[in-house]
Amino acid sequence: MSADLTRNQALVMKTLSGAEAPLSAYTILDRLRGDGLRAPLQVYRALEKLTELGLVHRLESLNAFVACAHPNCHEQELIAFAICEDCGKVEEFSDDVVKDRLDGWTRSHGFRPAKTTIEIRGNCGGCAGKA
Amino acid sequence: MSADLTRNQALVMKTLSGAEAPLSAYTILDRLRGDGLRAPLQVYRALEKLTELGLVHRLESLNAFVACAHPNCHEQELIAFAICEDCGKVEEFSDDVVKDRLDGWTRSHGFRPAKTTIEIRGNCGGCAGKA
DNA sequence: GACACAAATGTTATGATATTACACATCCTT
DNA sequence: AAGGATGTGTAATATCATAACATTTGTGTC
Ligand SMILES: [Zn+2]
Ligand SMILES: [Zn+2]
Ligand SMILES: [Zn+2]
Ligand SMILES: [Zn+2]
Repeated sequence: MSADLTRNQALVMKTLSGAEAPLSAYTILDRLRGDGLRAPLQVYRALEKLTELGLVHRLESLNAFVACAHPNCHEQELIAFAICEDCGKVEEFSDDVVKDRLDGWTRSHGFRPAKTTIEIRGNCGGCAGKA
Repeated sequence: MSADLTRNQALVMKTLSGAEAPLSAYTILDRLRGDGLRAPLQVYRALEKLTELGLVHRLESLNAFVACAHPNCHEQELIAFAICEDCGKVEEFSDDVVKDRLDGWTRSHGFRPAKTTIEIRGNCGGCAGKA
């Protein structure tokens, strides 16, 4: 189960869970120096494992990481992210129609998909109003 | 028009157009040292302009750049990329249904989208067969 | 417990990607 | 010619990520 994380994994997970916005690996490292972490690799290794477990997602367009918003987000399904460039808030959603359309394209083109990234950058409702 | 590129912009554009796979900014720089380019910024500035013009796309999941496959790819439309992790080939396509679904989500959530990234990593038909 | 194996850790160094700051040149409009 | 917008050259620095190696910890088997 996801309960038996190692010390470093748990530290990184706690940091991401408590964050209001995506964090870079180095930001995580800085927040964990007080807990004894010293090298980027300690964070990257934990992130790799947490991502495998589906507890953390990497945002490619940000080079940053975010805790999964769902209780048990299965890796299988296609996840889309809406990322606010002002406040950093990330919303995570999935859409079967989008998944079907992309699956249709890959199937008809003989493309074998491994991982799909959908990231919408912009402004969330709160921040768009303020503009 | 797109014809009056500056020297550096034209050099970068030519390099990307002739490439078989996406190139990183530093790879472009290395290929253009013979033409007098010396600093990363010369490449990044050209890439920024070319991206604005819609002649080049940035692949977020690769931190790399690719020449637009379409004659006149308007920035407006939503573009998806299928990227082969073996041979590097990139196919560019768009899908109105996907666009509508994502637009629907953002509209209903008050999210104002600025830029959307869709990247499918995997293996192209040619490479998937060889596996 | 002793052993063997897999997984995780600690540490140093290095590689790869991207931007800031500043001085100068070029082009275009008035 | 003056002014502004855009592009250029250069050095320095910031940010993101991995390689290599030695060591430790957890886990299952005997
Ligand atoms: Zn999730
Ligand atoms: Zn916001
Ligand atoms: Zn295009
Ligand atoms: Zn291929």
